[in-house]
Amino acid sequence: MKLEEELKQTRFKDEYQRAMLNIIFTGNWLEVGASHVLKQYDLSSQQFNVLRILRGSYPKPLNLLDIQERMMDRMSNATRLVEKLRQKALLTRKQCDANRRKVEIEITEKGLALLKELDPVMEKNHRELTKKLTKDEAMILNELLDKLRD
Amino acid sequence: MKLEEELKQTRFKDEYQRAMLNIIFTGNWLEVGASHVLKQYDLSSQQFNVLRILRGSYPKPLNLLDIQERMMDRMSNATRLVEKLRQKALLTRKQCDANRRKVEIEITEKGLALLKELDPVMEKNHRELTKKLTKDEAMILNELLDKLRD
DNA sequence: CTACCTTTGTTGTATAAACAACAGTTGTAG
DNA sequence: CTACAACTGTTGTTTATACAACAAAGGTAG
Repeated sequence: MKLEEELKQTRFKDEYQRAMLNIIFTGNWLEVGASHVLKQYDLSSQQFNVLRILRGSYPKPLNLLDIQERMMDRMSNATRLVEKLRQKALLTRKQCDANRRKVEIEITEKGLALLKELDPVMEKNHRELTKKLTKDEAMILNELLDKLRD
Repeated sequence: MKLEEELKQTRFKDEYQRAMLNIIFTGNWLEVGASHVLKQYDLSSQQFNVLRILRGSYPKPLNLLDIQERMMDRMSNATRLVEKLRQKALLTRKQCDANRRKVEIEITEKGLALLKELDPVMEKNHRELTKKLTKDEAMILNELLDKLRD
């Protein structure tokens, strides 16, 4: 749907302003959609993000700074986010022997199982996107976004 | 900068997953940038958004539902957002005579002046974007995003 | 007129984000 | 060895978000 209809707005200043708003709006739109699904599994999208990051490095544990660097959102508080997941037994933390400032954070079997359960659900979202854009279009979109952040 | 570098990640599943994350990430990136500027004027990006919406309809007042419909973020709470702005005298609210359930919300001179002060600041952001993308590229980006949300 | 449904906003509450101050650990220069 | 700076995480506080329950006004059918 055109951005003008979504925001009930008639015009934008130019293509650049429209693009800025369009990216932010579409980003929110995607996140709201994902959050809605994740909520049924009692996960926030940030928590899901952290779990995926840990799966990505599994079986190598990460410390908090590693996680922060890889997160989509600027870090509000990795400590508390990880603590939430630990309470659900989706990850473990232990103090690092070599450097006692660090903590080694590792996804558990339960965490991996949860992600495995979520994969097909997320995959469905993904396939819908496939219907909207061709692979080439997705590639162009990626190039333009990367270029914009240069 | 490539998304892989931003997220210190080596690979994504495919162009579609990369695009989803890229849009969300870039949207956050843009918003963080804008928020940083707005903070110096004691405005959150949501508050700024509401003010711009009101300027857009000025001098016609809007009620809360009108504002909600036009907001970028799904409504957390228009009532409280508007109340914050009212406390700063950037808008006025008055009960509608014809339908006493409704409130008429209108931007004040002070609100308009603040936006006017912000325009050139935001314009600077805008010009940086102009350097990164051509007008045609911005247009293609807009088309792809609109298509994705269909 | 009365009962009931819809529209429009408000308020309460639990959770998360933003930001800054703090604390313990490590490395290093003298 | 000591002092100091940098690194890595934690905690406190304020503000915003999400969501649901509630309330008041208006519209409508009998």
